[in-house]
Amino acid sequence: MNTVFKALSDPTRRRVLQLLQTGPLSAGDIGKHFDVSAPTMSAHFAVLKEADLIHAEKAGKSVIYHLKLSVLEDALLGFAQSFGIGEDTSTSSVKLEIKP
Amino acid sequence: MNTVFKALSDPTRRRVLQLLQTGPLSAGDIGKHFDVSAPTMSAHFAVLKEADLIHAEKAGKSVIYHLKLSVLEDALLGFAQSFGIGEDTSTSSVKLEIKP
DNA sequence: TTTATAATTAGCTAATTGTCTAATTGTTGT
DNA sequence: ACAACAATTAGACAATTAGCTAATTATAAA
Repeated sequence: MNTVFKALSDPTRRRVLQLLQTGPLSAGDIGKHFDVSAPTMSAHFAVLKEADLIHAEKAGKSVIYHLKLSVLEDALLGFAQSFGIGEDTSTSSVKLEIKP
Repeated sequence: MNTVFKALSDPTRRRVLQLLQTGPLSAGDIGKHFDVSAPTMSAHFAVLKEADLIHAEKAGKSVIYHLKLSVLEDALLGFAQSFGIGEDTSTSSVKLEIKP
């Protein structure tokens, strides 16, 4: 969990996650969106991987990165909920109902 | 928003926010929960203040810190929502209703 | 089998960060 | 006025970080 927040502390890494939100992308394709060298991007990917926020899939010459949304979700909502933010409605005085 | 995530990247600072969640506390009282020097704690408070996550109120010799929950909430949920996490139910096919 | 391409590793630097002790500021009580 | 206490600022240091270029690895294409 600490690694997740460490990973999220850098704006470039947050933007990488946002990019990946729309679907998997190769390291190179991600890099095109940023004005930094490939090795620098590679280091960012390593941090995101360490935090388990992304997953790498080898495809020929390329490496395709996938966002692990559930890990991000667990960290973010887990922390938020420890502050009563983003409450689970099932424990409150309101009930959820499917609209007609 | 970047300052918020920077602030959240340190475990000590996250724990300070958690402590403040139950109510305002003086710098000294917060410090008692941590095994670091007062100046170090002071530096952490400065980072949290810079991120607007806490607010300082002077009271005699002491400084009372208050959590600014709405700022934390906006940053956390704002970011989460950009990933479709923690969706606003009013825009989905479910409706909220007060229980009898 | 070379050659080209994608990505990472190695090695370096400058800047930032978390920590400390010592000194300073501000406030209260004697 | 002075001593005690709370907190911050000043200044130093080790560790980490984000960035770079050059070199390496791995795969695909000619």
